[in-house]
Amino acid sequence: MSGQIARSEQYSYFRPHQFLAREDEEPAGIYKIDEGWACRYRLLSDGRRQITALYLPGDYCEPQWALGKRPSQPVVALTIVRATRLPENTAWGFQPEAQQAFWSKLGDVIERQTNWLVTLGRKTALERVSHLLLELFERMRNAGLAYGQQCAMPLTQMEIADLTGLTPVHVNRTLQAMRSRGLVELQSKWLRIPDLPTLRDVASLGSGEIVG
Amino acid sequence: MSGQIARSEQYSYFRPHQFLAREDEEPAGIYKIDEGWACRYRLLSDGRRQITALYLPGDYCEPQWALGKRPSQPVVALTIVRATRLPENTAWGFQPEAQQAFWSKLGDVIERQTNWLVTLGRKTALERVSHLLLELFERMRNAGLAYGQQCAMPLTQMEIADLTGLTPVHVNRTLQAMRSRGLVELQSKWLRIPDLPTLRDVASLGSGEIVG
DNA sequence: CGCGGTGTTGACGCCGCTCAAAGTATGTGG
DNA sequence: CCACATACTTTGAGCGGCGTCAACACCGCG
Repeated sequence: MSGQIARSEQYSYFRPHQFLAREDEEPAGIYKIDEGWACRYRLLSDGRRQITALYLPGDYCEPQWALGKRPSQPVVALTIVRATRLPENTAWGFQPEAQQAFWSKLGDVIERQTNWLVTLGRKTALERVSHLLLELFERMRNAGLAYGQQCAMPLTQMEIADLTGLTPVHVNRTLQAMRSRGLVELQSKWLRIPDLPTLRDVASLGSGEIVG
Repeated sequence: MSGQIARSEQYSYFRPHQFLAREDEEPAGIYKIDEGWACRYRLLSDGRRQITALYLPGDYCEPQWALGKRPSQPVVALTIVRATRLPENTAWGFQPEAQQAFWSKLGDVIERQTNWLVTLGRKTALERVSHLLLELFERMRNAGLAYGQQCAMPLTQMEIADLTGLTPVHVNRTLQAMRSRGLVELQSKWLRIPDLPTLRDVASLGSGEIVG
């Protein structure tokens, strides 16, 4: 369950449920996700789980380790993941444009987290799920992984529940309501959003506040 | 309502409800809070409000502006605030120990936000309010502003509600339950916590996960 | 073919919300 | 120092969105 399944000259591979980082352990390094999805989460003693970050292709996992912090939450692969370990000095090192991009992405992470505070604190189930699917699509699109109005969506309903702070049962009912209203098409791990502006509206998101 | 009420050679002053930053506007600069409390929030179109960050004495407002982002949410004073504007180069400038402290505080902000994602997504009213009061006390203590087991607590119940994602009415009832169980004493803007470990337990917080 | 993980459906219960009103500080001006 | 306004806190009654529990269906995979 620990240690990568393979490591070529440049790539690290992880399979679903395998850890990229464990709580309070020194991380092997900062990864750049090349393929696949991963997440960070916290488990409460009675089994409640909240996913606190999602890593998609192109994301760094995790930029804040460059600030000298250790991971306080585990990071685990949701699908098969291919990742590249960054050289130690990428954050503080010599190439200005790489640094710039790196810190800018850290800013995006902070802003996304802030948006999720609003959603988890104040929004209904319908708004939460809408926010999530919208964010997934826009991040995938910005990573060049959307095809027209659709993109891959490997999450199970239970994982959606742990992201949105709902139960799997209620996620199921909410998705059905969304499908029957034509807000999304979601089947066999593919997501299609017929009308982005309408979905933004349903999610109670302003015009620009998803950071992809 | 805008512009500081006074600015001496070194200090900026703000009164309650006055903005330290407005949405999408270039901030006047990064402040270090010397005295008083401020917060960042988002308002939804139907009036729901979620407070997404709290700034206490010693905090920077806001470190992520150094990453090249503009404020995407307003920052407003909750009490009278005295603050110092940082020189432009504090983050990227020459004194290594100041830089170190600055980036370390940014890491703390990210971690606190992550902890709040768990609380807002998965915890009960009792756990939420406990988490908040515990965090306030520990941050005030780390700032040298706690006296024994007590510290100042200027928040109204409505502000507590907007921090915890509850309604003011339910915050009131939750506080009464906590008082009657002896978990906290809270009156006339002062907070006393008789037993920190017990309160941590009630808040479903592990041993170390509040970043003060 | 069988099995574990996932998705779906129904009945029912509860935590926290809504609405409404009364009580209590805090402060301001006369 | 009092009169009054305004904000905040407290209390009650009723309701509803989402959780809980349980069963069943589906599907990919060994």
